[in-house]
Amino acid sequence: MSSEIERRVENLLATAKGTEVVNNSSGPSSSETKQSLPDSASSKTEASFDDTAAKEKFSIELKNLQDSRKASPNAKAMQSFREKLPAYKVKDEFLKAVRDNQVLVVSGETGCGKTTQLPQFILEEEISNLRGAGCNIICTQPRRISAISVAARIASERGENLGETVGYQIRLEAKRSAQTRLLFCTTGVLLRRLIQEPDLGDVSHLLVDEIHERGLNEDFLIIILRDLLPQRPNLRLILMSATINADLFSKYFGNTPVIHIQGLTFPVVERFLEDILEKTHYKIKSEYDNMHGNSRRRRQQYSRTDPLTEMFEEVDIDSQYKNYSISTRQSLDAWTGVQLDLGLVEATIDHICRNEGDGAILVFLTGWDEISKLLEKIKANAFLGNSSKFLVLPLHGSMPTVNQREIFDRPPSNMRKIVLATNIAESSITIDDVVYVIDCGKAKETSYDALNKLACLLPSWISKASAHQRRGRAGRVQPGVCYRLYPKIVHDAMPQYQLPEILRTPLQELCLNIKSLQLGAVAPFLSKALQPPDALSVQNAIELLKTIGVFDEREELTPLGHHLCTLPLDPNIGKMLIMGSIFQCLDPALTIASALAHRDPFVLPINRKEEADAAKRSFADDSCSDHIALLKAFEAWKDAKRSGRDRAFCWENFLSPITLQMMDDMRNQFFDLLSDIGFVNKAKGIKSYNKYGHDLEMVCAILCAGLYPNVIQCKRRGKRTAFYSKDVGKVDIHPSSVNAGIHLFPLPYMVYSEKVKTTSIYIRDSTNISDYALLLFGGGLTPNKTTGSIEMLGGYLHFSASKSVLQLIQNLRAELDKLLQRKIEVPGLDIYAEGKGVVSAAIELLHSQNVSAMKN
DNA sequence: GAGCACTGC
Repeated sequence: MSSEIERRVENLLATAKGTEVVNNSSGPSSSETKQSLPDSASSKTEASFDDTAAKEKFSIELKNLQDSRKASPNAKAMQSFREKLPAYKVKDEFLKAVRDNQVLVVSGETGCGKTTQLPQFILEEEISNLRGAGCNIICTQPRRISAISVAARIASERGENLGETVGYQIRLEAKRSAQTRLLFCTTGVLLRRLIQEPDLGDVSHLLVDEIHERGLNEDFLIIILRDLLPQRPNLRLILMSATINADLFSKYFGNTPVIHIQGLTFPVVERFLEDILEKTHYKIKSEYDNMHGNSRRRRQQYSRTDPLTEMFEEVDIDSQYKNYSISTRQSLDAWTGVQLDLGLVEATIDHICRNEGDGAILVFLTGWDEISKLLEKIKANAFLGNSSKFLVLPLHGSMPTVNQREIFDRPPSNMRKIVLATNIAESSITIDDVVYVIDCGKAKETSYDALNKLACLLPSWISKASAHQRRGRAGRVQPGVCYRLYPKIVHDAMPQYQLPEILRTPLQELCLNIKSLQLGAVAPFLSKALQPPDALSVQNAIELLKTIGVFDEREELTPLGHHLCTLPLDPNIGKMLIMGSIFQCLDPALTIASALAHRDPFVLPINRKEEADAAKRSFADDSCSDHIALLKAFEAWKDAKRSGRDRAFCWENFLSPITLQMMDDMRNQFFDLLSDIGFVNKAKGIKSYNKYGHDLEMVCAILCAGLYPNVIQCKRRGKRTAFYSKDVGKVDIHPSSVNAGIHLFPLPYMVYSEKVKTTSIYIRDSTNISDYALLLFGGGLTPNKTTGSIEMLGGYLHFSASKSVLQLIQNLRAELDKLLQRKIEVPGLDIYAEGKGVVSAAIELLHSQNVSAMKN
């Protein structure tokens, strides 16, 4: 720090103390804090019927309406279609079970009609019995699209418009009315609703669909519901699952009855690797023949951790496969399961195209790289590369093609569609005309290493349940064939189910939600889960929440924690938003928070990835920040949108218009919520909280405030920079980051929002920040008496400077913290009026960052 | 020196 800046900061701080410290003693009491919190953000749309007569009248109206619609010719056709569904056969049994039991588990395979028919049976029954006005049926779905499409389907089966008696509600979008008696919503929406309405007092029937997927929200909801049922004897709960693990849920609810419904899909023949090798005569080469580079490293990595592959290594090929040809046995001997043999995939596609009937082929692969490489291989293939005969389409969540119609459309009659997809095609995207599925048997799967506090994303064998689901994708329109590129004995040894998400993911947001729903202490609550998470994972989450000031020492919510409960965000990102609103960087904070919370708007095109990289880098300019790149891209999109050329803009800059629009909507939602908790005044608009929105040093400081303790050190190693984190040591910048390939950085630290272990431990998105940003907006400062330096992050980071500078920084930080604490307790406080000197001093210091270049 | 499963408030 130059002495000039030191003097100016000191002066500013002195003026601040004059006004601030004196006022501080008259701060608000904690009871005032509570009052400033909002009690409700959501509107209540159901009509309430206090008047019994009005209620009866409405029930009669509903019945008359239902009866008259049933009489129409269109409805009769619908009815005969519905009667063909397997669910129809259990209608009476189901309705009786709903009457007689508070909880019921229904299992049914794809196509049995459970999702569309069961909620509808209840609705019809209630309306017919003149209980229409009093019933309020909710059916949760794990995904937004299914909530909308199922609601639309049922409305059309009932011959009414969507939003009348049947509606839906997903984040930022709803079609419902006072008349709505059956509402489809995402599980997340219901969990939010539970904050306002902990006993779901208005709900008569709750159906929770797709519970076999074992998503985090669904597992969480089920714990709450099991505790809630005794208090709500009139509430009926129906859990809907795919056949296989229904008993698990029945046991969880005290051996509640289970109803099974037959599936209704076409038969799908299964062929395993050994049969495929016999048919294609494809020869698998031993990995040792073509190993170079890091494939040996990969092989070692996998074979040590993968029991399935190891199991197959032990198999005596000649006796196990004695009826197969020598060529097949040699291939099976060479096969390891460590890495997918793309030549084998190609040979299988080739075989189908030459020998099998019409129909689309769906290939399940693990990721971008495999899709891209296979696409190239097919293009180069003399037979399959004929683009007038074969329409080959990549399908990956981050590819710009993900929403293109040609994936769903039937190709011209002389063409065969071949879709190369990830797991996205397993449940999120359904391609109806698929007749052939090729299953590589693996998927990238997140796991959480609690010891190293590390999220991992590694390819692993799928479960039998998943394999079954993939196979089912081939039988939607006619009988199909599923080609499994692994031996049958590997399939038989696959785990029955995937680990539930609650065991595979960091838990901080869940822990915050537990407190916000007032469900008691975190660890005892989570121990009631169907499969409780590891104690260390819970401990890590609680410690993080303490570090960022959301939980106090007793694991209760701090005032900041209370505010964060109203924001549907990961606690770190929520904190960033609040800090952005406090420090007049609201616009960038809203944009960055919405991108981090939702998804990256940058798409990864298959052919033009260098151009895509360059586009992202140009948005980042020289900021050394992926977050700034996001921000600039969003702002440029808004400009393009104003001049009506947003479509071209997205295409030219490799951005997803759908993601950007969602971000824009989320920004508005966050702004409204910040207004509800008093940090901003909605009427004044975002721009009135954006004085420093274009000050990139301030924006980076806000990022630091939100993302801490996600900090890494940049250490100069000769002509390059190496990066170190507290928990796992050396890490790498992800190659997709704008900071990848930069050798030297102007500032000594990076903050990041995601650290994931894939082929290495990668920091996916990063922003280069100064030591001042960390000192003022990072974690608590601890002076080290022996070295005379200041420490942070449990002594991992230390800062040294002259005694007077360190003292000055500590004083400034102490004042800043006091001011912030008051602001968080009284969100309406004008910190620029009350703490002018402190804030100005902090800004001054942040702007002096270029004085201290990287010194490590 | 070389990579990016998928949902959701």
